[in-house]
Amino acid sequence: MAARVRIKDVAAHAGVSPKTVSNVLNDYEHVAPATRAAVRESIEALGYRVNLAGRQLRRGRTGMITLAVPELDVAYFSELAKHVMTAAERRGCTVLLHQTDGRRDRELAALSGFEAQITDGVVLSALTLTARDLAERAPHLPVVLLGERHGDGTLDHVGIDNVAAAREATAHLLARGRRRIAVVGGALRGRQGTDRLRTLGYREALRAAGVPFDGELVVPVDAFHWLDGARAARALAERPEPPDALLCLNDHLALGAVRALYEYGLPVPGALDVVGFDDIEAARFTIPTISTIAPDKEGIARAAVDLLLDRIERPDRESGPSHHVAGYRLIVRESSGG
Amino acid sequence: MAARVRIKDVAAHAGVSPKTVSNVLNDYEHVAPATRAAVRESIEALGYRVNLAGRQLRRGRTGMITLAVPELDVAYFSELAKHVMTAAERRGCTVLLHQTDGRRDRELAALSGFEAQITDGVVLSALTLTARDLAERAPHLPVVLLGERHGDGTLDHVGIDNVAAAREATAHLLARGRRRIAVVGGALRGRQGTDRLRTLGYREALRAAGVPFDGELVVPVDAFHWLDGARAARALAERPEPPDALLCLNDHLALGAVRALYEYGLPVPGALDVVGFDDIEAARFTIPTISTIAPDKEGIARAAVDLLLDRIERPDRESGPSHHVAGYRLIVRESSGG
DNA sequence: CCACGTGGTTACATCGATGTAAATACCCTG
DNA sequence: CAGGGTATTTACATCGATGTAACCACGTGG
Repeated sequence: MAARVRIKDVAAHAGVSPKTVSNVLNDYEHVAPATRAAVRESIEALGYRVNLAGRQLRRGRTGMITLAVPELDVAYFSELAKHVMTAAERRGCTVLLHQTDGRRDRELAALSGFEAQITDGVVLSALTLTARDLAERAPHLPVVLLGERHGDGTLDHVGIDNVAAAREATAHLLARGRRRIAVVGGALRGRQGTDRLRTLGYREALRAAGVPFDGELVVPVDAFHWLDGARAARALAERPEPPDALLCLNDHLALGAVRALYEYGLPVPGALDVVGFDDIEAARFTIPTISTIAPDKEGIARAAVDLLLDRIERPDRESGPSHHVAGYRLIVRESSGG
Repeated sequence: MAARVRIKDVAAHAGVSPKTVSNVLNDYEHVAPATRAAVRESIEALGYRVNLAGRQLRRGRTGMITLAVPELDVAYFSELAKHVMTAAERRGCTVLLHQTDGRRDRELAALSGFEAQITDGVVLSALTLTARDLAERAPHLPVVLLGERHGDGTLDHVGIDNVAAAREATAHLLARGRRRIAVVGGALRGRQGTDRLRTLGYREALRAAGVPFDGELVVPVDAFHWLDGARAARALAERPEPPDALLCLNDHLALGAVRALYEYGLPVPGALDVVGFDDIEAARFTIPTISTIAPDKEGIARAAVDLLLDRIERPDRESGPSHHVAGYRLIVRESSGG
């Protein structure tokens, strides 16, 4: 703060005009080598650093993008954030992280609030927003959706094939002879989210195997943390007719469930099999290790950043929205006999 | 982008001067109620949003602070980040998250790079920087250090009493009759970090109990992830004279170690006791649950934000640096007989 | 020897919001 | 109703960097 050096100070020190300093800063080609050197020297001598507010004001770009996720302490999102930051850095921009807590107002804030203001675009992992919200709130803001395409799919979007992934995970459990498979975190209706699609895949797998669907086995949760998985598993364990396997819609739920079952004397994979989603680091090191659907997080991050930067660079481009489908693998570990 | 609304558009629409609109925006008191209402209406009608670049340029403040941590996918940091964001929001500012990967260049970047530029101050959890780096690189930048006070302690700092915490954890293991306690992630010399201090506390506890110190039991690690804990535990398990307890300098290490020991047929807490640090959510739900030192993360976050904002608001205040010592508790869980 | 082109440099306006200070409108007191 | 405030509004300059366009000094081709 104290005595900040401005471009004009550098200009004075080097005996040139401010604009010439600017030209040097921006690698404008027609600057005499001697001048360039002198300016560089003055910059060094005075410890000059560009003021980004000034630059942004003039240029209209910040070089920052927002990544808005529900919760950073859900490992999937912090791991994903890491990849997004890496991808962004490679493309020369910086990531501003915004946490929505899955709340509608905070998701809207990601689109029109502070972050959106100082940012050139948003990668949004939305839980509550509808297509209409998105269209209304930020008609001109470049946005890429993560997870699920919302509504009419008019926005760019990156995700895995959740239906297929859930189908595959369920088929795996069925192949192991499980018949009463609960879906922890599942949803039959309501928000148009990933949970709905995964539940759909689950039902498809049941149908394909000729196993009747039991709505009682779709267990909603408040959040996707260890605690919620433990709660859900407890409730299931106390039923007169407990399930023989759990399809948990993320690994935290799976891990919490495994612990709760353990407390009920129901070992995994002995008494029940458990499969999760996300392949967070924990899943590889717990007792037991957790079978899971492993999405290609790096691919997702890279695709999201690329798509967003494309939109930012060519906002006029009226080409329709892109939908990038990233890969995933089912990894069978101890929790389902691996 | 397309046809952005500026303050002067609102002014024209409302039939007042731009400055009056500005006054309404900033809740200047001497604005006639009718005028205020009219301006508000125009703002609404046109969908106006302030341009932060312009505002910042004029005001010299951004209302953003940087939080720089080594890794977001270390749960302690993502949980802490969550609290910092909450604390910052309560004080009306926004957090820009910067990941250093524990690399020196990226820690320096947090002080003088892009983020520091557009940010009013930095909360830094540094691994490699020295006091000199900090003084040289950012003499005028408000900074609060997390974790360990570096060097001469000339900067504001927030942390727990790591020596006491490690002493207490070690004493707990000793009280359970353990005598060969390894320190996973420990360090005898080198970086002036938290690891050094915790190792120091460990030694103090040994000395107090009259147990001889064995340098072989201080096991450094590459990083503080599950994988590194597992590796370290494996190496220890294969020694001719394995330890009978592990003091792991974070919970990830503890969890990874527990898993590796399990694979060696060394159950925790049967064969060895294990204690970690940080009390991440996982520690409460794994099998076994993990004893740990639980720092008051919320208190740390709040103190850091408060201290930083104080510095930002009163940069002239030449009062010496503040050192806030946050609380912690030893939570005994299954991994050490709880 | 002139017109013209090109490299190098600069004056000026501008991005959008706001602090300063001055202008205008309004109200009360005596 | 004049004088002296107070409330409200506004003109203008400014924050720092950069796009535009003009300028100067050469050198070259004709």
